[in-house]
Amino acid sequence: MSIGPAAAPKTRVRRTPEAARENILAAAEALLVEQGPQAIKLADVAKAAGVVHANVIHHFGSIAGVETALMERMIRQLTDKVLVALNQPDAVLGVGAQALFDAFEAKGAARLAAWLELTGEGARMTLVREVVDEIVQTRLARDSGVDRDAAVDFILLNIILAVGVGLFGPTLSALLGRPPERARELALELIEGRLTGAR
Amino acid sequence: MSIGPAAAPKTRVRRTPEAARENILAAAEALLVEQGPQAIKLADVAKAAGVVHANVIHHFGSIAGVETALMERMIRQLTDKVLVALNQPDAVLGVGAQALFDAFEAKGAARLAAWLELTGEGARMTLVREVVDEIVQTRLARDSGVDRDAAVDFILLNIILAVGVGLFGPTLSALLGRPPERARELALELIEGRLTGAR
DNA sequence: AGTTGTACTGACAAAAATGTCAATAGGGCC
DNA sequence: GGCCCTATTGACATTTTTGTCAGTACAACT
Repeated sequence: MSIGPAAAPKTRVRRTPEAARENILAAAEALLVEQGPQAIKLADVAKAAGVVHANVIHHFGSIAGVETALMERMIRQLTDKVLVALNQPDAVLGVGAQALFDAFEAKGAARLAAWLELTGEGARMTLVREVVDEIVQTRLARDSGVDRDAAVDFILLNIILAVGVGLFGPTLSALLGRPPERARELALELIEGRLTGAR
Repeated sequence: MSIGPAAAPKTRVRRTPEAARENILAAAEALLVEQGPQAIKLADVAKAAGVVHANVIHHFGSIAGVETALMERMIRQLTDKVLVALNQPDAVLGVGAQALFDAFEAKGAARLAAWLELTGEGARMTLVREVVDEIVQTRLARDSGVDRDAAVDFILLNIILAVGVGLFGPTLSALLGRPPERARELALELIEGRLTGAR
C-alpha cells in the first residue's frame, strides 16, 4: 500500500530495567484503581504503559508476576506513607490517627485492600502488621499510660473505617443524597470523638 | 475401552426455568463469596451448578447476563433482609441499627458491595437507597424528634462501617493478633456509643 | 569503528474463555 | 400410547488472553 520513501527507521524508548518495571507497574496501578482488578490484562497494561505485551512478559515473566509485583509495590508505598507521617516528631496520638486514616482512605490503598481480600491474598498484608507493631511500640514508649491492646483495637477500627470510607464513601454518600465528602467527615468525627474519650 | 452392555441411557435433571436459574445463580454466588469476582467463569459456574456451560448461556444469554442477574438477586436479598428486620414492631432505633449492621456485615453482602464498587456498578445499589429512604420515613413518622439529615448520616456511617467489618474484619483482626470477631465487637461498641448520645 | 549485552518488537502459537448449533430427552397434554 | 415444547447436552466455532521466539535496535565498553 505504501509508496513513498523507505519507511523511517523505528525509534525505540529504551529504559533501565528498573524504570521499565516502574513504568509498567504504574500503568497497571492506574488500571486497577480506575477499572478494578478485572482490568489488569496483559494487552491493556501494555497499551497503557506504551509498550508491547511481550515486553511486559519480558520484565515480569507472566501476568501473575505483574500482579504480585503490583501488590508488593502498593503495600510498600502504603507502609512508607504511614511511617513517614507517623515519625514526625510532633505526632501526638490525634494527629497520628489522622495520618493513619488518610493513608488507608486514599482510593488506591482502599482498592488495594479490597483486591487482596477478594482474591484471598489478604495474608500479604503482613507488612502492614509490622508497621502497626512499630506504631504501637512507639506509642507505648512515649506514653506509658496507654494499654497495648487498647491501642491495637483503636488502630484496627481506624483502618477498617478508613478503608470502608475510601472504598464506598463517595458512592454511598451520593447514593443517599449527600455531598461526596460527607462519609469522610462523619468518619473523622467518629474517630476524633472516640479519641477524646467520649465513653 | 468399555465392553459390558450398551451404555445406560443418560438421565437428566430437568428443572423449571426459575429453578434452573436459581440453581445457577446460587452456584455463582458461592463462587463469588469464596473466591472473588474473578472466579465467575462460564465453565466454573456451570460445573458448580452441575450443568454444562451451554446451559448457562441458554438461561442467561451470556456471562454478563449471569453477572447482572446475580447482582440484582443479591441486592434484592439484602434489601429484603433489611426490611424484614426493621419492620418488626418493636424495632427501636438501637435494635434497628443492629439489624442494619448485621445485614451489611454479612460476608456475602460485603463482598457484593465491593464487587459493585470495583467494577463501577456502584450505581446499581439504587434499591438500597430506596430501603434507606423507607427506613428514614418510618423513623421520622414514629419519632418526630429526629432530624432527617442526622438520621441519614447515621445510616451512612453504619453501613460503611458494617461493610468494612464484613470485608476486612476477620483478616485484619487476625493480622493484628486479635480474635477474628474483635473488629465486629469494636464496631458495634462504636455504633452503640454514638447512638446513646456520646457527643 | 567494532563488539557485546539486552531491552524491545512483530509475528506466530497455545491456551483459556465465551458463544453457536443441531440433536437428545424429560414432562405435560391430548 | 403418541405429540409437542423446551431444558439439556455434546461437539464445534469464535474470540480473548496469555505466552514463545527469533530478530532488531539502543547504549555501553573497548
